[in-house]
Amino acid sequence: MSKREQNKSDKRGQIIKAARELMRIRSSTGFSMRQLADASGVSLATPYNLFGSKQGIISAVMDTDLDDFKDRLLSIDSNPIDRIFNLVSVSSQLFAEQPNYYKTGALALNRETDKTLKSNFGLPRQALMKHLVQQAIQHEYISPRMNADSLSITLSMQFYSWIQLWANDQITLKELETRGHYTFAVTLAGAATDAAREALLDQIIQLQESLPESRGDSFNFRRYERVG
Amino acid sequence: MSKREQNKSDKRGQIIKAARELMRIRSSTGFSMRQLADASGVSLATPYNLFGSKQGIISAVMDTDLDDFKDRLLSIDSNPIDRIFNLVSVSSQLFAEQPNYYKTGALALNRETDKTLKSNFGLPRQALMKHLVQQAIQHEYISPRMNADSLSITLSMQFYSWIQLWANDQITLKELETRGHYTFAVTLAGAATDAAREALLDQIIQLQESLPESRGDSFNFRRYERVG
DNA sequence: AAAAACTTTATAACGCGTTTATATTTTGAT
DNA sequence: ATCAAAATATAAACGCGTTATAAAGTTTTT
Repeated sequence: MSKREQNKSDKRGQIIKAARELMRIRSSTGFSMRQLADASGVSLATPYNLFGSKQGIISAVMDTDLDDFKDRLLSIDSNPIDRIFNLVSVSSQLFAEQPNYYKTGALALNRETDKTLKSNFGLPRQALMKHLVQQAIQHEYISPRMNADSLSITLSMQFYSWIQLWANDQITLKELETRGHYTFAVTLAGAATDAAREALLDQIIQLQESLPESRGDSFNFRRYERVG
Repeated sequence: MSKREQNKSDKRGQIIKAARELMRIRSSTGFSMRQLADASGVSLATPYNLFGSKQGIISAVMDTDLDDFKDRLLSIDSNPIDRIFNLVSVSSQLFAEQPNYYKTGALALNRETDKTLKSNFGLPRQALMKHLVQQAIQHEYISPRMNADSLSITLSMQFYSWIQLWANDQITLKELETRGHYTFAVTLAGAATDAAREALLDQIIQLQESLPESRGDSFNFRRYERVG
């Protein structure tokens, strides 16, 4: 590694470290690029040279956590279906430990405008989900007629959307967990083999009891005033 | 209505009209508040007085479309399950007619920080979904053990997350439609009565064939370089 | 008609993410 | 060691949503 690359790599490390610290400490508003530049002892433009964008930095920070996540998830010895549910539980656990950190991360990724970045972040996670789904198919919890790819993408998106709501302070962490379990249970019940379906249906009934009723008015056909 | 309220209402109408026009015309980047102030012949501060924020304006614009949507959806005479699928089809149709308009709207709502605004936008739509689910339960397509509220919220969120992806140019409109149908089909198959489940499973098989395989590498346990 | 209450306007400013033009440092060849 | 070329860091600037301020305008009350 040339001296130039070495410096680059060092600086990248500095910035990631500072960014992680800021994400942990700062409130839900996150950190600004100027704060990050100060904290990592670098000029404002340097992070852009090294990561392209703020989202790039946050992606890089969160990528370093993926292994922790896998370790926690896969260390729990359980059947493939439970593992999928554990994906929700383990995430909630991590979110509880460092809420600001993950909220900042989730919000930044939500505003993702660069497609490649979003893919780089989402891809390994979705690959993990696909792996779990494939195992569930192999063990005959999920019908072999189901396409593992389509199903895992749908499951990932479902959980992701609840995470976004949590990061926006629209639901509590507890509700994130319940909604995540619920949406997985219904979807998996749709894809399940007849044998596995029964248990999932029971789980749905149980979960929906602990979910709050939405406060919205019931549907009506009242016409709204049209403007413009 | 007092003259003061009348003026206020008139001005609100001006701004909404101008905003709608800007959302239609402008590229995917949307419009700026300064452009809107110019286009509606009003100072920069006025929209903030009348709507509170840019998101408030966009919410107001899109609220005027809800009736159109309901009309289109409910004019199609079909069974409750098909109506839920039509919710996707009709939305796609509208999106195709005015893509920039809906992309701008979806992106703005995604960045929603004010909780009440998001609720005001999402609530009537979710109420519509709940209505459809209740009908499906009544007609014994969905199991009576299912809670209409929990199920409709999950369905709404699922579709919403695909819309976000489309608005971010990450999937095409065609893929939005297929993914929307697919995720609805799996979820409904999970909640369905035994009688209705068969047809939904067939539909899933059909849909997943027209979905592209994700380009991601398959899952592996390779450790990523840890930084910081 | 005068006074009070309220709105809109114009302008400037704030902090934000990001970009650009410029200065500085590092590199490899002489 | 020297020097041109390439890479990198820097300060200044851009446009954004939003807020503040004070003047001007309009509606309501007296």
